[in-house]
Amino acid sequence: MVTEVTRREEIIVTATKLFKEKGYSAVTMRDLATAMGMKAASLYNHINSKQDILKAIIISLAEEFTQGMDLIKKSKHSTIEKLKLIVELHVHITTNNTYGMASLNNDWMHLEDQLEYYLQLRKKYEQDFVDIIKTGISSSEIIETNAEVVMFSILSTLRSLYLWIPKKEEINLKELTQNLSDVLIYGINK
Amino acid sequence: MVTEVTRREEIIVTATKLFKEKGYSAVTMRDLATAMGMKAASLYNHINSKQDILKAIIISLAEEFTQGMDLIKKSKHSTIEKLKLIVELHVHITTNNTYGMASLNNDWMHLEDQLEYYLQLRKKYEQDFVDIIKTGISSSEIIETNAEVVMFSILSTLRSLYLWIPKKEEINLKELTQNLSDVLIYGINK
DNA sequence: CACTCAAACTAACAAGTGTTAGTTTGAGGC
DNA sequence: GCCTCAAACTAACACTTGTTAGTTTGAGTG
Repeated sequence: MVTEVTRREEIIVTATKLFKEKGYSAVTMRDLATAMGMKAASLYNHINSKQDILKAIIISLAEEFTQGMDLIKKSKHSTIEKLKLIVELHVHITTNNTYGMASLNNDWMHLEDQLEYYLQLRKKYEQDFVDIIKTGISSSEIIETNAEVVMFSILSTLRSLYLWIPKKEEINLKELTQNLSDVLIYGINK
Repeated sequence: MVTEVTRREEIIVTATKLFKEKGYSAVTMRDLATAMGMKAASLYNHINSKQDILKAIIISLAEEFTQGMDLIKKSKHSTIEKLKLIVELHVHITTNNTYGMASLNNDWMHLEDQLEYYLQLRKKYEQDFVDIIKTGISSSEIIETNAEVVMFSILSTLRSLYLWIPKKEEINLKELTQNLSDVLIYGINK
């Protein structure tokens, strides 16, 4: 038993790619089946519903971000260092889930059962993020600006990483993280 | 003849809101009709197809951005000033089209006929943007970093504006533009 | 009053939707 | 050689999809 990849996981991986290209609603179970080389009905030997696939993609990612943020929040680093760790967190997760990040960003509203839970995780993440920035402002590490504007500005960039990391395979990930941290924290003005 | 609002325009406005909430594919013509207080078939007295609605939303916005970029590109301002004008352009268009920007960002792949044209406009916009940054690096106005990383970083934030401008009605738009320009250009480090 | 016309309606269509039930296939263990 | 079982299949379901055709309504105009 080396790399135990279940059929279910293969289906989810394939679905994730299709969801990125066309969005959850536009992908039919027959599209997914064709991509898997089987008939739509056969998918149900492995998954419970289309919804379940979306849930599997989104919730695990959301929880990964939550876990990462919890570690950073509790750490003893400076604000600037914490922000760099957040950049690192996003680069890391996004690199390993470029397709899934599309669903996390764009298809969460179709979660139904788990929608509330997802929204709760996201709200908490943004709150933790803004708290870190506010602490940095209080301690004079960060300039006096609207903390929410700063948070949304940085987070928007990090949330869009999935769109252009695939195009930048040549770039070193350490270098990308460094580059991004510099631009987001120190600006671009000479 | 004061404010001539055609029925077609009302339908497009309503559709734009629904598309933001659920995405183009998940909104049915019956959803749209219900929101308009009529039956689905009646919509076709005013619009040609579902596709046409999407086209009307996206293409006009994309062309507005193209026009704005053309003006900025041809202007004689410094690089930093040009970047500030780009921020202003995005804040301005997004403020007047918070719903439509969602489709521009997330539903463009369903354009079909006009897809190629849209992609061409977007490619040109990003190219112009990156050229401005490269010019700024050459003239030592901007630090020596990867121009594309800078472009995508700034553009990601500007493209996400539609998500949080609606939440920030209290904030002054001039102030927001100023705030954003500062954060994006000068960073947040004290 | 008759006429026009925008804008709604009802009814229906062919195709596509997610999903279920029951069946077949074929490799591996006893 | 039989049994098991994961994993595919066929067939069908109830419903939804975008869209068309033809009809009705009702306000405004001559």
